[in-house]
Parts: sequence; structure tokens; C-alpha cells
Amino acid sequence: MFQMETETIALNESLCNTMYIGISDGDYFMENSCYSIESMWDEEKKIFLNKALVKVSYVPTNISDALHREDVIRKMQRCLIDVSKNLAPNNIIVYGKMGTGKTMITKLVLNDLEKVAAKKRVKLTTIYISCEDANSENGVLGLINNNLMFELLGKFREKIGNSISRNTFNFKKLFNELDGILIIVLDEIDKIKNPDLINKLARSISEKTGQPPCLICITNDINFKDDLKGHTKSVLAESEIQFNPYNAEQLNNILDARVEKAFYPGVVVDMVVPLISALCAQENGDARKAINLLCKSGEIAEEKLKNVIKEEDVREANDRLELDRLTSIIETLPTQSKLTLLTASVLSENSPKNECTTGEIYNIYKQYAHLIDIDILTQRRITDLISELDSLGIINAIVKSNGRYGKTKVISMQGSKQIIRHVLLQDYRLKSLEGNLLQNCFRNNLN
DNA sequence: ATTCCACAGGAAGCGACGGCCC
DNA sequence: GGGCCGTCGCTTCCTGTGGAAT
Repeated sequence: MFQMETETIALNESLCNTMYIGISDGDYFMENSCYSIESMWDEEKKIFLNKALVKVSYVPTNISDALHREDVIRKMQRCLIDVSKNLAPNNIIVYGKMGTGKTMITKLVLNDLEKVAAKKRVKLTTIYISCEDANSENGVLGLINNNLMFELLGKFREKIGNSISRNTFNFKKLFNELDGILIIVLDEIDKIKNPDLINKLARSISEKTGQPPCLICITNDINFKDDLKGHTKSVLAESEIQFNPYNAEQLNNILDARVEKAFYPGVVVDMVVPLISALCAQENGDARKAINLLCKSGEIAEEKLKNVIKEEDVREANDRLELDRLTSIIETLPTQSKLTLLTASVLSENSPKNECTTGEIYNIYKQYAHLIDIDILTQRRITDLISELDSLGIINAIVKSNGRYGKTKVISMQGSKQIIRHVLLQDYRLKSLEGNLLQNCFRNNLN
């Protein structure tokens, strides 16, 4: 242990001594040669035994490796059992919050089903489509056709950019040529702007088999089905499978299983896994986040050249992931939302209770918008932007009544104000508000 | 019990824009 | 190329709301 600490001190010293001489066109030079990737490459590997197992993209190969999902696996298998009778199973809608294992379990169950079908000589084709990648009805149809083409001819279609009617025609043609049962998984179906596609696909009947395709629609949005039109809703209402969030104990078991295979023995100290489970269970029971946090903690320990992961590494990893999350959300916001957020941040920082109201935000927002020469939106629109920021988890907005003094939304910041401010001021239009201007504007409002 | 405030948020509509289709 | 249609960002108008003040 003493040796480890000495190593850490030595590294910190070398960090301090390193001097960047010049950075140009993405190329840089450093005086200290210990930063070559070769020295990093040759370092003794002390933390990860098999890092791939704590990557979010990792999917277990065996269905028994999916812990605490026996009930939904059973239910999905029961829904799909018609394949054994050479019949297309009922359509399935799978919903649950992020990180509850919807995609992983669906893929595992289908892999298993394919193996059994092959053994029993039942012709089965499964297609997995991530609607986030395609995001339009036509895009999804194109991807399905590509997969069918691959299944029938062993090659992908080269031409892209067909119209919807052309792609619909192609789908029917390819589907008619396909022998056996077709199962199409539409992951993140809520990302498709026009979900009439579900109806179109579900009502297609293969001339060869007389069967429709089976659709498995996966969504994070519990209200997704309620927003569909009547006929589409009835098509999807056949079978529903809900994935509940994992609790702390379940997350604990999932992490323990990964720790055992992914890290060298003794690397993860006793309190690390319970801490990660508790942090993730108190949010959404998100297993993906828990595994990501475990991986990041390991990387931080590795960075520090330590051979154990401690609680402080988990907390640091949690902060870094939170920073990444906030940065990626804020960077993609439109200018008007950024300005609304900046105003809320300044006002809450200057308030004794660290909070502000819609009316206060709107007054300062108008001044800022005028200063940076952008359109001044109506208060009605700003209330919508505040609600959007609230649903993104950047601010916390609660409707509160002040009796005779009216009803308003009380807004407080979620996460570090400094980080939010820093990311916002990267925007060149908001940068001009940096410094005294923010304070001056605030004082004007008070006066 | 009634009044009143400062909004929240629903509904309808407008203009810009992009994709599709003939 | 032009018409059609859906979507998006926004405005205007409106009703509803909780609770302190009267």
C-alpha cells in the first residue's frame, strides 16, 4: 500500500512538471516522455480482468446470466411460444424505464428462441431495428427491407433514399418471398414520428405463409400506447410486458456478478458495490447506469495507478458522469432555453433560498435577450421552456401558491450551478453576458 | 364566504420549413 | 416545380387554481 501511495505522489509530481509547449491543429508536444501511450500500454494491469464485462454494450450470451428478470423472461417466452406451432405470435409491447433490461432480455429470449427453432426445424427470421437510428417511418422500413434482403439473398440493398410508397411495396414483396415466421423488434419505437408504421406492418399478410409478422415494440414511454390512434392501439394491445426498475438489492446482485468476472480479486472493496446500488436505486433503478458507474470507478482507480477501487473513486465517478450528462444536455439546448437556464441560475444564486419564480426569470430574461440581441419570447413560451428544463432534470420547478400574492412556479437548480454556468458560457452568444454584466442586470432588477 | 393575485397551462391558430408525390 | 401535408416553434386568448387577505 505504501508503495502505491509513493507511486501516486511520483505521478502527481510528474504531472506538475509537465509543460505543454504548443498546441496546434490537434497536434501537441510534451517535454515529459512518460506520457507516451507506450508507457501506458506497458503498465502493469491491476484493475480490470475483463473490462468488456462492465461495458454498457455487453450482452450476456446465456439467458441464465440475466438476473432478477425471470418473470418477464417467462412471460415473453409464453407470448412467443406460438412459433412452435408454426404460427406468428401476437404482437408485443414492452415498456419500462431506462436501464431495466428491456432490450437485453428481448435479444436474449429471441436468440434462445432462434436456437430452439433451428433445432426443431421451424423457419424463423428475427430482425432488430433501433428506431433511434432510423427515426422516421421510411427509415425504419428501409432498414427492415435491408435485413430481409440479407436474409433472402445474403447481401444488403445498395440503393438508399426510396420513397415511403416504394419501401412499402418492397417490404410486401420481400415479406411474400420469405418462408417461415418473421419477428421484427422495433426498439425505442417512441422515436418514430409517425407510428402508423406499426399498423402498416402488422396488417401485412405473407402470401407464402398466410401469416402476419410479429412485432415487438420496445419503449421507455409508459404512455406511448395511450397516445396512439385507436386502430394502431388495438394492433399493439395483444400482449404487454412491463419491466420494473431494479431495487438496491437486485442491483447489488447484478453488480456482484459482474465484479466477480470483470475485476481482479480484491480490487473492489466491500462498500463499493452497495454504494453504487444505493446511488442508482434512489434514482431510477437503472442497471445500465450502475454498471457504467462501476466501470468509471475502475477507470479512475486505474488513472490514479491504484490497485483497489474505493468509495471515493465511486463518488468521483458519479460526479464525472453527472458532469458529462449535464454537458451533453445543455450543449444541445436552443439559445432561448440556454438563456432561460442562465437567468434561472443567476437569480437562484443571488437569492437567499437559492430559488426564483417564473415572473422573476422573465423580467431578467427580457433584459438579457435585449443585450445579446435575440428575439424576446412571450412569458407563456418561457413557462414552457421552464417546464422542458424541469423534465430534463436540469432544474427543479414546483408550482406553489402564495395566497393573495398569486400562484407561480418556484425554480431551483439541480446539480452544480458552477458547472451549468460554465457550460452555458461556452455559447458565443451568451459569452458576452459573462462577468459584471450578469451582476449589473441583477442589481437593476432589484432596484 | 368572497376577493384577488400571479401565474399555470389548454386550445387554437399562424408562419416557416422540410419531405413526399405527381 | 408546385401543391399537399405534417411538424415545430411560437403567439394570443382564455380559463382555472390555491390560498392569503379582506
